[in-house]
Amino acid sequence: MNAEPTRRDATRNRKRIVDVARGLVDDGSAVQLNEVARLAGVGVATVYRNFPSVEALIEELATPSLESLIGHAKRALDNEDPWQSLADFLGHTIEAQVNNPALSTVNAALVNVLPRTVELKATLGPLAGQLLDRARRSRAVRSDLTSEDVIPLMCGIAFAVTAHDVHRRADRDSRVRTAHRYLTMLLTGLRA
Amino acid sequence: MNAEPTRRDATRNRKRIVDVARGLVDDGSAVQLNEVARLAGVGVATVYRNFPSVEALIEELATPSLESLIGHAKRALDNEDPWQSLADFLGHTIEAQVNNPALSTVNAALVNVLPRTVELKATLGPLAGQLLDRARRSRAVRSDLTSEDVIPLMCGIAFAVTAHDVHRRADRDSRVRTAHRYLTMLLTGLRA
Amino acid sequence: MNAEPTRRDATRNRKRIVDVARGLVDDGSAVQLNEVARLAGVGVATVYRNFPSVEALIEELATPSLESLIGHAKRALDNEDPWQSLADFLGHTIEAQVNNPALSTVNAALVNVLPRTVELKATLGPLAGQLLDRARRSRAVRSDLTSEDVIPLMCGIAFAVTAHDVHRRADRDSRVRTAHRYLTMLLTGLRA
Amino acid sequence: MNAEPTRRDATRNRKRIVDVARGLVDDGSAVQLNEVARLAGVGVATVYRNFPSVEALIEELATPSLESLIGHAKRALDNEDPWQSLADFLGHTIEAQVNNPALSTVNAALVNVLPRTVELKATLGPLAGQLLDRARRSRAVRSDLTSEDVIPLMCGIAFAVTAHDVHRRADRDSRVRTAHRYLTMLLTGLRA
DNA sequence: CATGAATGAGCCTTCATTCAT
DNA sequence: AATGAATGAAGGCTCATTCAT
Repeated sequence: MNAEPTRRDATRNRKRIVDVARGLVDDGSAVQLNEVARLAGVGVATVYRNFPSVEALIEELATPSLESLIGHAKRALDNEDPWQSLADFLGHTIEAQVNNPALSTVNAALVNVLPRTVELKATLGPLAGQLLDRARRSRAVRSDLTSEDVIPLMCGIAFAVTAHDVHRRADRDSRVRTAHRYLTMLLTGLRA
Repeated sequence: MNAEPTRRDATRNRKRIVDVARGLVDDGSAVQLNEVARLAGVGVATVYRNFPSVEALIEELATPSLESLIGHAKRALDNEDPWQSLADFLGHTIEAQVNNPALSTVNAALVNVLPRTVELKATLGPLAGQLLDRARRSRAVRSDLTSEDVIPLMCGIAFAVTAHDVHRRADRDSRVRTAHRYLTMLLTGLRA
Repeated sequence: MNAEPTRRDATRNRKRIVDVARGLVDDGSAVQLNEVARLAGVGVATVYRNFPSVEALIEELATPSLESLIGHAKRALDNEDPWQSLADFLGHTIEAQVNNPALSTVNAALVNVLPRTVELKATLGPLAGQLLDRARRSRAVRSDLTSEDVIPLMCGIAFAVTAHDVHRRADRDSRVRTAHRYLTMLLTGLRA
Repeated sequence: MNAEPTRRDATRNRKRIVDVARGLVDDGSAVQLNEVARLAGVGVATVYRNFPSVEALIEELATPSLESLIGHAKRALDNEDPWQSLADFLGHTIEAQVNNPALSTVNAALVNVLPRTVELKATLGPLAGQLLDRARRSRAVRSDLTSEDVIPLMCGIAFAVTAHDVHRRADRDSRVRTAHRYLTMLLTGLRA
């Protein structure tokens, strides 16, 4: 009658694995499945059963951020101001990347291994496209900005804040502030 | 007893090594010193004598770009228009990165192994700082842009153009064009 | 309180496991207990409870063939023609091996793990010996053929038909025909 | 001027590797490249550079036997007696397999990884075919024996002598004698 | 200065078997 | 009796770097 018998251990192990992996990603360390297993206090095979590859694990880490961004995009579309809604969404976009390096990795990846990731990216892209189209139709943004530019540009800002010496020394909050500052500059330039 | 018996060969070998490495970096392939040696038709130890590590070789590849950028910065300082000279220099900056992926790597590296690289970066930074200061003093750029932001932002644009699927499909010329387009957007935002 | 609550399920599970294993052996695939469990739709532990090791499962697959061969041997001893009865039995012997690869494996194994297998092999060997002895006493076969040669020779023929490229391309029926052809050749040589 | 500078160590290492592997194959042990390296007292990578895979190493072990068999086949074709020359060659064939288990492995393999092995097998097959054809044309052997049967049959005899308990207990010389006895029986049956 | 063989740490992955529920 | 998650030993392979000639 019990739908999930032993699942308690399993769930806890999976969570531990994900937590350990997140810690490594946040520190900028390499994610090695053997090492993850060791730090999580589980056997290697347990990691492998849950995540058949490093990529799968990274995508798992990115999933909540992608889901959250989709939520933001939908809410942004409810906002009637074409410019402000786009700007807000882009703000969430870079913030998510700075807070979760796995998201940047997944964004830049040519292929994704989890169906869930593919699905989420396939959902988010068009939503971002709609936000941009609406802004462009209302002549709020420059006309030479296409929907293919949005994600790369946001990743570029995240990269500027994440990958450079000057900023790596800073704490996360300060990086988020820098990211918003950079975004503000870019947004000024993006206005029509 | 001859102090330099085959200096000519040595020079040619070094050149071959660098050329092979550049080819690999341009293709986005990993630079492995054994592989470089094989492709260059020299022994591994020859590679190691010239470049004690992969990083050293990458820095060697970046050197001409850094030198060239320093030249551009100096000439820009000769130009009396504070805004235009800055814009020109930044244009060269991203163009150099798109044309030479090794430059992006070296820019993002926390430490550099070749004294020459350290020296070049230590020269270029202040020059860029001077260009920015001059523009700021003349109120041509927004006041919240600091000299520490310039390099990261340029790297961010290069990253947007380099690391994303959409653009990876494109050829180099088209990537350079995209980079200039992105830079134009950002520059508009950077103006006071 | 019920001594055998779901004996029916247990029997069905065991059968499924054996069927799946036979399928794998027939295809020349490796028999891995985890994989067997998955394909059979049961848990690994269920497989392990029924068959403590891969070898035990393989021997289980061979059991019907061994039993059948014992039946053939006994019937052959009822046949009064010493030569024909031997020839018939050997025909069944190779046919069984070609039809059931597990039998070859068990034949070649140095040790057997199931008591049943040990018992069956201990029964079959002497029966084959009796058939040979009778033929030898009647001078139907050459005198330098001993009872220790019979099983290996049959396995050799099965191997020739089973393990070689040329024949692996063929279907099972055609392999059986080849096996009989090879046996005929050997039998001709075995005649006194 | 020196064509092979350090080659002495290299040659010795390669020989050690091959010797160790032969020992393992002769004992019926698995050939694992790590283990081979350990036993040979060399680094793993040295084994891998010489032999990219276990199969390559096994084929190397089989090479001398294949070369020797080709020599025997050619000499057999010089012998004018169609039957005796065939019988002699087949004798060498099973002797080679009993003395060198790697040969059996290579014979049974569907694909070969060393070009040399492919070449040798492609040479030996037709030579054996010629010997058989000549014997068949002179009506020395039964007409239903085709050239595709010869190699499998010899492998079958080798298998009978090699893979069975009874014979595994015996020393090599005694196994060779058994193999010749089995071959004699089969040859009697193969005569027209 | 040049060669390329040698090294071995270290990561990746599988699979037979055990164990908690 | 059944399930399937967990384990970890073990083997496969790569690659940065050193060393003998």
